[in-house]
Amino acid sequence: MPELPEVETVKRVLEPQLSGRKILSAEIRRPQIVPHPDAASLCESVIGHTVVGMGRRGKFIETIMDDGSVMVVHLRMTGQLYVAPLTFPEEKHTHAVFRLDDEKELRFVDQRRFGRIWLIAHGEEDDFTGIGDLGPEPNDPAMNAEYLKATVGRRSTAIKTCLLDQSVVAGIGNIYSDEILFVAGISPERPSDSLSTGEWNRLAKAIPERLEFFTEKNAITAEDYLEGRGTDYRNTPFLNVYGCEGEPCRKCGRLIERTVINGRSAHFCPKCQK
DNA sequence: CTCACCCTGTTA
DNA sequence: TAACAGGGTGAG
Repeated sequence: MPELPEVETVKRVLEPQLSGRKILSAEIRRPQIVPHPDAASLCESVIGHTVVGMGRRGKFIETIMDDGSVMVVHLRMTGQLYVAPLTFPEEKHTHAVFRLDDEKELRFVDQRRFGRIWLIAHGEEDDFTGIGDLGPEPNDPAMNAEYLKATVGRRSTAIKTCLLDQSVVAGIGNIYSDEILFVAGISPERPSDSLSTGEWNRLAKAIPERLEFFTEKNAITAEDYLEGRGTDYRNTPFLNVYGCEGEPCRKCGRLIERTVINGRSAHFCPKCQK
């Protein structure tokens, strides 16, 4: 479910709630969600330690501990991560619980069990999470038209598929790839080696612009976040094409179409996007 | 590169 | 009952 704007929102909500909190106990109920080191070792490592801050890289959420270790969470499709009072009703599919020193706990819930949690020890090389294979962040000045053209400009793959490749740009998912291409006026099916200089420029501009726009739209209070169990991202009223099949384009009125590209749904305006 | 697969739940 | 879901991977 969550893409960069949602993951950033989760991180912004959690950071003030977790920073300075000591982990009193930890429980992983589905060991397979911890690929490294293993569930028992992760719990043992974090218990008694204090959270000093949080970070985000692409769609990965990082919780930095006082011993220099980093707990990394990827929500994949249906993961939820939120801080709740001990008395807050526990949801089905709660796979990990970290008890904090303020009568609250950090809970990881994931209906489809695709989400993962890793712990990278201080000084340990991270060959596990995939963070090392990520491309630049969308707002990195290095993520520009020249970079995009040099990286995917010779691929015959659909440009939408290139945008979904996390090693090209980190954090773009299926919704925002469609939204980015709409604003850039480029059809999602276009082979990336067919883009003009002007199109690379529009794409490079649309990527950070759209992601920052939706990150701001997602802003939410901790109370509302908990109410929605970390799933209420509030982006849908602002989507121009994703999930809008059959509706008139907000720019030109032509009906939005849907197709499938590389197994993923793609939404676009046939008139505004060439 | 493309596809099946990892899972559960919702919708057509 | 089948298709689909905002993600990523490993196998071919």
